[in-house]
Amino acid sequence: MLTRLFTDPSLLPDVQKYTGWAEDSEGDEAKIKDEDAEGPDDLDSSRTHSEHAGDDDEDDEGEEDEDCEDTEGDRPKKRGPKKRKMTQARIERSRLRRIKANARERTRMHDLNSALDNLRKVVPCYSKTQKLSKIETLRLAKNYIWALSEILRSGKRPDLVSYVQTLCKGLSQPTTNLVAGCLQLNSRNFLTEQQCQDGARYASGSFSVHSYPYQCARLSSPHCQPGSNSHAMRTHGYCSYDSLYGGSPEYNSPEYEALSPPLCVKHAGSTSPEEKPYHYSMHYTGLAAPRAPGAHNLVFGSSGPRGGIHSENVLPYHDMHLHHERAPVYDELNAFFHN
DNA sequence: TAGGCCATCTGGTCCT
DNA sequence: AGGACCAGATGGCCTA
Repeated sequence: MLTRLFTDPSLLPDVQKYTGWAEDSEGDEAKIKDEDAEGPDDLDSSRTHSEHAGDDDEDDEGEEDEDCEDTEGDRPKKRGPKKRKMTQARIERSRLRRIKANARERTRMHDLNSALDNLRKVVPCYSKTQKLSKIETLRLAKNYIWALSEILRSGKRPDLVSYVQTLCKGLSQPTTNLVAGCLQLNSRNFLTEQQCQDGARYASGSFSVHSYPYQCARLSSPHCQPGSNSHAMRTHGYCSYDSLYGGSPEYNSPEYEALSPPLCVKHAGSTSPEEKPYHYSMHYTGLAAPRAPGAHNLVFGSSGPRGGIHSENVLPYHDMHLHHERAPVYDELNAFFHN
């Protein structure tokens, strides 16, 4: 039966996925298996990698591929390159290639994930226990680049709420809350920023930017229902945001995606009060730099003229912190909000 | 239980 | 031939 599986490739895929045959541990194969065993999915890997290996015969290694061409029987000869018969030796080599390719693919994905982890550490929000998903990390990174580029382009102190809104653009509610928590924004500050007259209605609420029309459309959160707090907030002062970023675009709309961050890097040495010497581009060269001591408590607007964060309102994201690998960036951004 | 997220396997394509 | 890259498929885990 096993020999039939060897000679019938059409049966292999199912066999590969649903059998748990024991595998002999000889030569390179054993070496590759050892590599596979390092991963967290050892069982799964060993299961899928151990197909059709039970009765391998090393004698087949010496068998030439073309030796069996005459054994096709009475079928008419076909033109074109001969399809080489899958001898057991070739099957074995192919399988080893596949195993090696799988290992490479795993390594590649691990590298990719490592890069994503590094990216997570650079974006404005990080949680040890609540890691941003891949897609959210990329979205936040994009928003972050956009926000910084906008700051560099305008050379002006950015509006705090606009900054946060830009960061949270298109993010899910949990990620939005995470980012808001990392920035230690609360509803009181948010409302202060918006000069909302009926702020008492939101005094106890957690930060939410779901009042944005485009996010309401995406998420249909209860906060976004007509008459809800967010609806009221939506009616209070999002004009500056809209004018700055071109209305209230659907995040995934072609118009929004077509926008590119304004690449306008200001150079050090400007003497204009509006054009402070920025060094953002340099700060990104040291992603692995040691953390700056004391940077944990860096807070946007915590003591600024806009009311600041009240200690009792600090969100309980104990496991989160702003990242210090690029603390200088935060220092300068922080300076924006404290000038 | 459905949906989101993820890791892994797999076959195809392109390049060296 | 072999490696890198990609996208689809699949199954596991977790959460609302």
